[in-house]
Amino acid sequence: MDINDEKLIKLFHSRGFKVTPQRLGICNYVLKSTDHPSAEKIYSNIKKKYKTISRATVYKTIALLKEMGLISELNLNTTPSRYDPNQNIHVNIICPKCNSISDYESEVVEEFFLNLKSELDNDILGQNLDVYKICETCSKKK
Amino acid sequence: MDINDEKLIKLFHSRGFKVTPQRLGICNYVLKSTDHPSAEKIYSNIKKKYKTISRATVYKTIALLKEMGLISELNLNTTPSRYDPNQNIHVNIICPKCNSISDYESEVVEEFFLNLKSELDNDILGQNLDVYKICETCSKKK
DNA sequence: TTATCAATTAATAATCATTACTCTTTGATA
DNA sequence: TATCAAAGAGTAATGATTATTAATTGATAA
Repeated sequence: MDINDEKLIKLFHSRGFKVTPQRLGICNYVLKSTDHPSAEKIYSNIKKKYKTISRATVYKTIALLKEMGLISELNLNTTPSRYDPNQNIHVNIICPKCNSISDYESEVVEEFFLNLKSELDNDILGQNLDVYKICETCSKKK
Repeated sequence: MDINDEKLIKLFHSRGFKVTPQRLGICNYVLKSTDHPSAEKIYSNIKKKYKTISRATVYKTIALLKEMGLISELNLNTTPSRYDPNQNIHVNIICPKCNSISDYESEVVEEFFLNLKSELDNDILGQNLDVYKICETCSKKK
């Protein structure tokens, strides 16, 4: 999602949420991320700018972003949770060695979802598609 | 998976694992389950037969079953974890209201996986496909 | 511009699934 | 039947997340 402060402020106001510097900082960071960060990653990053920020604030802002439909919490059975601002239909390719995650979009994925959706009476509320595969970096390492 | 004590005993022996009544009990229960039980569900069930069984034993046996490739831990961001003995390619249809899970297999799912696999150089190590949809029971309740 | 007040933050405690640990028991082998 | 590593029971520890509480701060309206 292409995002900036102005858009975020409008979104918050339209939902009746207050605009705070911490929120803007966390949201900007998460929405621009491509590495599927954990709460801890988000926390340690935002801490650079807001020295006294608390983990609770990070978790609450994550919940806010989920509620607004701007990010998804990935369905991994690993802890901690990881978050993704990509709301297109895609497959998460997860490397079991280094836990890196990359999004994969293709015709095949798109079509599958449409076909499945029609098989399931078109009332799917959400989806999560994961595939495990050693990433390039790890397969080179050997 | 069609399972019985005889098969399980062979499996354990072939892997060098000891055969214990607790193990047989837990494995039988999980492998025959269709409701994607949690560790706690497994524990409370097996407790009926083995009064002094410990959760640690349940968790260790679950790990054993995963290691043997007989069950999968579902990728849900909800806690506790849920387990599935169905090792066919399938979609987990999850009801966000009651957290029930049902397996869905079809041509569409099968073909998608084969196509995706070939797109990803055929070296997929595992997969997890989830879809959220209100179950029949919950949609009736209203 | 300032007063008001509910929403938000920071800090900390609590929760709870899971894992680690320790000691006791037991299955498998010779 | 003795031996011993593996497994079990019980309990403590871990760690991510959530709840709580008191202080702070946006947003609104006088």
